[in-house]
Amino acid sequence: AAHSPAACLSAACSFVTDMNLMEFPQRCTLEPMQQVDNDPSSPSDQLRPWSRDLQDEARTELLVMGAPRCYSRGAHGHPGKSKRRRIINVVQRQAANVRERKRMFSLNEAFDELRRKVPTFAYEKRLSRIDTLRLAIVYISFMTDLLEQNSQNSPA
DNA sequence: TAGGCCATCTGGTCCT
DNA sequence: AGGACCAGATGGCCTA
Repeated sequence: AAHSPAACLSAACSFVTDMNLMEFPQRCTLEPMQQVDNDPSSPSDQLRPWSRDLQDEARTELLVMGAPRCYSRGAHGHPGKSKRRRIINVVQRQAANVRERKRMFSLNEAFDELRRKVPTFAYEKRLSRIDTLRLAIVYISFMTDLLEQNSQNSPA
């Protein structure tokens, strides 16, 4: 009963209403940190000074896993497993960072595409990633139930 | 000012 | 060996 089309639509509407999306944030415009350039030769460091910080910090030494910048997961993240440290140099670390940025960029592109697919009111606020996922779940449930209802009502 | 959201860095793990 | 994926940590921005 909770998954009837009416219930789903009601849930979707209440969900959307609950999110209080009637205020328009400046986030709809591209923030500097979102202006990911696909051209690695562009002067992106001006937008991402932290990248330059990393370069300055790492310029003179090799980055070794387990070294000072190691965080919580390091040696005690997965107890019981003996692990060899994978030694990478600055160039490899920076290349990995670039790949990770591109990966996250493509992930966000997918989220943007999903945002365009789910129905929303004339929102002034962009859906967050978690809200996009939740709304998509509700929307898919609603459409599924609608299809089932139509197939039951259609003459055999 | 606290909390939510996000971008980024980072190191561990899996896979080719 | 190296790339992809993942998740923790961190810091910035924004809103209530």
